[in-house]
Amino acid sequence: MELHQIRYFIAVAESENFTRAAERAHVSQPSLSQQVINLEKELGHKLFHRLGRKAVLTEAGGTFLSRAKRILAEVDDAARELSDAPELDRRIVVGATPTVAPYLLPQLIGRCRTEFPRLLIHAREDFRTHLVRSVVEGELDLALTSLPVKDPRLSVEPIFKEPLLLVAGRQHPLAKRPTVTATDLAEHTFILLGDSSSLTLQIQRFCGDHAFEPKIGYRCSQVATVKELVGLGLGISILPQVCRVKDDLKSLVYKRLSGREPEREVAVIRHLLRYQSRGAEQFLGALREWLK
Amino acid sequence: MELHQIRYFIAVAESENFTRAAERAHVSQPSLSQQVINLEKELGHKLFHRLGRKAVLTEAGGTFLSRAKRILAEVDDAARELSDAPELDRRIVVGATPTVAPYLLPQLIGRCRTEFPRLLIHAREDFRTHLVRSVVEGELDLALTSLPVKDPRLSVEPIFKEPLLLVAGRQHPLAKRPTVTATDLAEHTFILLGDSSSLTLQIQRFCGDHAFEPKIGYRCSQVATVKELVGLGLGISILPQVCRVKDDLKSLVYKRLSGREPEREVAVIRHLLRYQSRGAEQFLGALREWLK
DNA sequence: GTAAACCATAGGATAGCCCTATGGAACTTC
DNA sequence: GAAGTTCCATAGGGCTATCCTATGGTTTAC
Repeated sequence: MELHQIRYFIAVAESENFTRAAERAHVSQPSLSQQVINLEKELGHKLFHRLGRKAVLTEAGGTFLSRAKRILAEVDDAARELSDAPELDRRIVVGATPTVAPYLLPQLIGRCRTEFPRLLIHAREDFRTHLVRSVVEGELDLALTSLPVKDPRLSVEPIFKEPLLLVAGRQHPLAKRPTVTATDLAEHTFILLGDSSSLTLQIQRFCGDHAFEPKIGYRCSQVATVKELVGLGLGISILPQVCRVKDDLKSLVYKRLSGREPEREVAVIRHLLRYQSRGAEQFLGALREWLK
Repeated sequence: MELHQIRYFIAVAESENFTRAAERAHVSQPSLSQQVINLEKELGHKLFHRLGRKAVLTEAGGTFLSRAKRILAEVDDAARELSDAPELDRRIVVGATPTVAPYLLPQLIGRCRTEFPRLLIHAREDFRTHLVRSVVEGELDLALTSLPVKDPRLSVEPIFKEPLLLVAGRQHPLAKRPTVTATDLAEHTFILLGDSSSLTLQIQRFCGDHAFEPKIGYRCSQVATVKELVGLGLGISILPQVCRVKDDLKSLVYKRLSGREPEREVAVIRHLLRYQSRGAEQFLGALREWLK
C-alpha cells in the first residue's frame, strides 16, 4: 500500500467518479483506475461499485474510507509539524560536571532566557567520562567539562583556565597560615567527591606528585556537601575557583597553594559529526559572549 | 511523502544504523539512504545525526518518529481490518414498499437470523419510485417492490403475484354483499395511501378503467392507518392480499372483486452492475427458499 | 597502521507509474 | 431507436524514480 493509492481512493470516494477524481489528483484516468485496482487487490475487497454513471463505495470501501482519511490527515499533520516549526531546534540537551554545573549553568541559562526566549535548555549533570560518552553517543548536544578530553570524534573548545584552591573551615589550622604548600596537606584529612569524579582523580595525582597519598575522610557526590563537611571542620578539600561563592565566606576559607599551583581547564565539547542545531549555536554564542 | 520512505525511516530509527535498516527492509543500503535523504529534503529537516558508528535521531527526527509509527500502525490496522474481515459483506440494506415491508420483511428477517446468524439486515421502507432510484444509485443492495419496474439497469426477479382485495368495515354495506364488482365501488368513499404510492396509482387507474373517479376521503402514509380508518367505517379501500392478517378480521372484511380482478406482482430488484455481496446472496436464498 | 564498518555518491538497470490510444458498456439525447 | 456522449478498463510504450552494484571517503576497531 502506498500513500498515492490512498489519495486516489479518497478522490474517487469524494467525487464518486473516476474521471473527475483523476483530474483532481492531476493524473490521467487510467493511471488512477489502475492504482485503485491495485489497492483493491492488495486489500482483497472491491472498494467501489462501478454503476456506470456513479462509483459508489462498497461496504469495505466505506470502512476503509474513514481510516484512509485519518491516515492522510496524520501524514499532513506530521509534515506540517516539521515544515513550519521554527520552534524545533530550540531544545538542546547540555551536560556539565558537578563542579561546573551549579556555578556556570544557572547564570548561562538565565542569559539565554533573555537573549533567546524560545530556547529550551535541558541540563544533565554527570562526571567527565560519562559526559564524553554521552556526547559521543549523540545524547547530548554539548557538554561543559574539565580537560583533558582527547577523543578524536569530539570538538574541544577550551573556555577558561582556573586554579584549584585549598578549602578549609575558618577554624582549621591551615586557614590561619599565610601560605600553604602542597606538602603541608599531607597530614590532613581530605573530603572528596566520588571516585568517578575527574577532580578527585586530579587531586590524587597532584598529591602523588608531591609524594604523599591523601588521607580521605569522606566521599560525597555533590560539591555542596563537600563544603558543608569542610565548614564543620571535618577535613579539607581542593576545589576549582569557580566553586567559591560569596555565601561560603562565613564558614570557609579559600587559599591558593604556593609552589606549582594546580589548575584545571574547562572546555565545551561537541560531536564533530553532529548536525549543529540552531539552539546549540545560540547557547554557544551566549556562552562566548558571557566569558568576554 | 510515501509509505516506503516512512518504513525506511522507522527501520533506521530503530536499528540506529542505515546498513542494518536496509537489511531489515530488504533493500540495498544506498536505496534506503537515498529515500531517507529525500524524506529529509521534503520535510525540511535532517532526521538523523550521522555519527559514524551510530545514527541518532535529531529532535525533528524524534518528533517525526512517533507520528510515523502511528501512521504505519493505522495503515496496518486498515489493511488488517479488510483482509481478515469475513464479517464484511454481512451487512445489507434492503428496501421494501409500505404494502410489502410490514408483512414480508419481519418473517424474512426472522428466517435469516436463524439461517445466517451473522447477517445484518438494514431495512428501508419507501415508495416504489424511490426504491428504484435508490437501487440505481447504489444505496440499496436490493428492494422488494411491486411491478412494473422497467429500468434497464436493474435485474427484476418476480417472486409472487396476488390479487388486490376490497377492504371494508364489518358494518359497511359492501361487506354484506355476496359479490362486489368494480362499478359497485364508484359511489363509496376511498381511503388511500399517499400520492407517491404506486398502489394508489394502480387503484386510480383501475377505477378509471371502469369509468369512474374514486372519491377520496382520507390519505395516509401507512397501511395500518388505512385499516384503522376503514375499520371505523369511514370508507373503503383496496389492498394487496398479503396485507390481510388474522388480527384484522374482527373489524375488517376482505373481499375479492368480481369481473377482471386487479392484481399486482411483487419482485426483487437489484442493480445489474453492482458487486453482489455474500450477504445479499444469502438474503435472496432465504427469500426463494421461503416462497416455495 | 591496517582492516573493518559505515554512509554517501555515481552510474546503469529496471520496475512501476504515467501517459495516449482504444475498446466496450452504459447512459443520454434527439 | 440510433447516434452521440460519458465512463471505466485494457493495452502498449515512455519515462520517472527507485533499485541495484561498485566505489570512495570517513570513521572506528584491532
